[in-house]
Amino acid sequence: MPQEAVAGSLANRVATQLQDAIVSGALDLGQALSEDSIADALDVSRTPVRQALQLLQARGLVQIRPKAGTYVFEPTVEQIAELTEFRVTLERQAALWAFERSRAASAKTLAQVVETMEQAIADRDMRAYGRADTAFHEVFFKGCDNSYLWNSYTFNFAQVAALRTHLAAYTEAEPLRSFEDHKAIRDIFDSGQASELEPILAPHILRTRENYTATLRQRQERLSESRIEQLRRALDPTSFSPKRGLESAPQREETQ
Amino acid sequence: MPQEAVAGSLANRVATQLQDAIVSGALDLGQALSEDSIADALDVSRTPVRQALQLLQARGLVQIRPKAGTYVFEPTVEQIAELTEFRVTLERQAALWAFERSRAASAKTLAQVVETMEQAIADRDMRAYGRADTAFHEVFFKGCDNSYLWNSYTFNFAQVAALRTHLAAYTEAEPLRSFEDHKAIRDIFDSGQASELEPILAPHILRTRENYTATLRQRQERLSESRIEQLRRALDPTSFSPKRGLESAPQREETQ
DNA sequence: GGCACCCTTCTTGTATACAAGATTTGCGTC
DNA sequence: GACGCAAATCTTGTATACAAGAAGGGTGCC
Repeated sequence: MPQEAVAGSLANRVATQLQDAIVSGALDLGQALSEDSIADALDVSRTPVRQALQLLQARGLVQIRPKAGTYVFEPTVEQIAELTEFRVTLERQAALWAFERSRAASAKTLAQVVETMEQAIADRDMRAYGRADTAFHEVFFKGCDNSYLWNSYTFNFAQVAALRTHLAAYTEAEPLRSFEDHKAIRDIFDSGQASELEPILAPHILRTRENYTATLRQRQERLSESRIEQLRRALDPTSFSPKRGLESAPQREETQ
Repeated sequence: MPQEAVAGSLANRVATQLQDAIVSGALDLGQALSEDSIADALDVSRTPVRQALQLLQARGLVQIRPKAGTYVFEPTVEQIAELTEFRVTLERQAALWAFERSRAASAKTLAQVVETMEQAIADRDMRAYGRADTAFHEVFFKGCDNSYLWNSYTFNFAQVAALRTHLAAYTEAEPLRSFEDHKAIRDIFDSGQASELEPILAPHILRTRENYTATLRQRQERLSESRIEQLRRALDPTSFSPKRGLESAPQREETQ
């Protein structure tokens, strides 16, 4: 993995490490983070940790409750819907501008990324496909030549990346469907018209919403069931039955 | 002005005060800010000041140069162009959603704001008109029912508000032209169609860009001229003539 | 047994002291 | 007089100590 040379101040390094941990899934959604523990774990003082956490709060990755605690963000179904909607707005515009302003360069990069995806699918390496997916959509924001749009992207879409890791439950068919979209977009950049972008891009993004929402619902059910189980066990140990409601539920071991 | 009760932590209060000072024009664009001076002036320690400055940096209102200093932002012509472009993208979407989702409430508020504007014009109170202008555009973001769009608005448009104060040079005709747009938009919300919004809103916003850019260019000329004057005075005192090139040029005294 | 209250503990908020880098100013030299 | 170098000063970066509020657990009362 990257972890490359790490840039600048301690605070930035801490922020990067924390963001990586959240995006990669090493830290669970909703998990409590204490400034002290992080400072100890990373062998720095609380000052840069606080700075980092404030930055991550601005990016929507953590929530700071004054005097109470700091927690990894935990999206609701509504938030996911709003984020996706917002993403469509920004990305549609970015793609359009990239098409108008950096078409040749963007087309070239998109083609390369699509090849990477092809390889990832052949290898059945879903992690590599996810990385390529991120790279694909980044092309628009890099090529659109508007720093505010780019900032908005990096700011809000750390959440998107985290959701992908935590909530993406690719079905067998899903990556192929998504891959078709990617190829279509590549072709439009190669030899199509700008007006063809929207009818592909918008549904492409909105489809991820269903995916995340479904997973989140499952996750919430699982959590509440597990809470019920715990309660039952605690309150009425004699009648406790070991039968589990969800057999296929991946057993999430406690975060490392 | 507000200054109302001020919320929460010292850091937030400091951030609010600083943002107000920048937006209102009390602090000049590009002016140097030292954490120490601010802390002394506001009678707090450097810690909350640092926090506040970092927040303001995220909002694009100040620029922190590591170990060197912190400065009020100073936009370039390109930045203004990008910001305006970005604003069109966001505001067009916000207006559309507000129209679809909160049409009645939005229409009512817009009508009220337009009345306020009418009064402001009658009173020739440009400051009141500016406030109403801000309120007018806020209606879209409040009514669009998407918290990410709203966040993006509050985050990026502190700059817009600051630009309005520092760079808006309303000509005689400009506010009337702008007012016509506002009335037209009000009417569309009252009894029009969504598709009519864009042809009015986009040019309406883009027009501000020309205004700001022109003022900025003048300002830059003025500054560089004044620098030349200063140099001339310093380097060649014998031939220095007290005649000033620009009589109304604000003499930049050193930071408070 | 259930409930309210208090106290303990843990969390973040703020102040201060020190460290390290960037900038500027002044001096010395050419 | 102009240029280069070095020291002094000013800036932010980091560490630590203390304060204040929130949350949870335990105890006493009803």
